[in-house]
Amino acid sequence: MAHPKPGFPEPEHNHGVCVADALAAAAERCAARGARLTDIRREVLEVVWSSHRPIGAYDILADLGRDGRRLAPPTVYRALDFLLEHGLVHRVASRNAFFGCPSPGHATAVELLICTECGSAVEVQEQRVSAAVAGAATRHDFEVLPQTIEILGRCAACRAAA
Amino acid sequence: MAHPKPGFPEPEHNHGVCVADALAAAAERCAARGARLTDIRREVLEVVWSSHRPIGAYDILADLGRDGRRLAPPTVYRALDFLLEHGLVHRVASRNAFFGCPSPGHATAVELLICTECGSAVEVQEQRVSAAVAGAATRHDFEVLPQTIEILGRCAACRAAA
DNA sequence: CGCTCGACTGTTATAATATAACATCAATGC
DNA sequence: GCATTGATGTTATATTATAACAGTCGAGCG
Repeated sequence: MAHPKPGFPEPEHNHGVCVADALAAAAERCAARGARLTDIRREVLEVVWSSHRPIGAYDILADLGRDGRRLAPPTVYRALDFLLEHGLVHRVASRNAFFGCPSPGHATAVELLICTECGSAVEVQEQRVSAAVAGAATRHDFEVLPQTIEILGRCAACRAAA
Repeated sequence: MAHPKPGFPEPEHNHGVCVADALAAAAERCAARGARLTDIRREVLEVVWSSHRPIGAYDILADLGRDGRRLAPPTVYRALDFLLEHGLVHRVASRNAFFGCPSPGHATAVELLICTECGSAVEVQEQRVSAAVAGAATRHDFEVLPQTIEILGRCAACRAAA
């Protein structure tokens, strides 16, 4: 099941569905690729999906340690490396953070709209952006790689609040 | 001033001209805005322009310290903050680095094509990319801010070498 | 069964990037 | 002179990320 609506999630949406969908899609994708979605990896993915905002590795670490466990940074970074490798999360360079990918398995680039005020983000796939980027690249003899293109701005809610 | 690997935009070019142009444009822009392009700020900008590759703050620091001076990180970061504020350099989040802006004063977003193999970059301004991004933003009720959009790929030289 | 092999995780230490906080200095205007 | 302001110096530390090696655990195999 995909997200009910495109765009920024409604404040009152049933977020449990988002998490459940993401975990199910991850399990399916790992099974298909012969990759092991271990406990830690699934837990990290779940924390990444605990909101619609990119989350830092050390915040993930803190969240996982709330039950008294003492995990070390490499544990989280290794899980994140795995999730990145299998397209289950995006690295958000502009924020040194990580964001759950709602539709793993892109062949091409995807765009991430990131609100600089509230920090929430949404993944979009815009044909025209990809096409324009590809065109620009061609003109400069440049080969574009699949990637996450980060676009910063203000979401509707933050604009309304201002 | 020779850079180890020539950038993909201009394999062999008179790089002194790039630096001189950049410094002249910076001086002009600072004068117009009543901002002080001090010695350190100019030196940092010069180091940023020493190649066509984004350079890290600590590499700038090392470069400035080659004559025996012992500068501290805040000195470089403050100069970079100034240069960012006045649009003279771009922050390249995907590489934790900084890149000289050849045409300060953009009203809109610019794109940076960054080669993941040799690290070279080139700034481009593609109307169709901006338009497509603006369209995508509108569809998601999102207000795009002026920014540097980073696009990763492989330059022609690196493709040829492979 | 006992073994080895490889993938995963634990642990310690440290690298790399960035900023906070406060001291000093220099130019300007009064 | 002297206060104000902006720039830089200095020290310490925060934040993000990785290196290196040890231990664990299960699958496959003799």
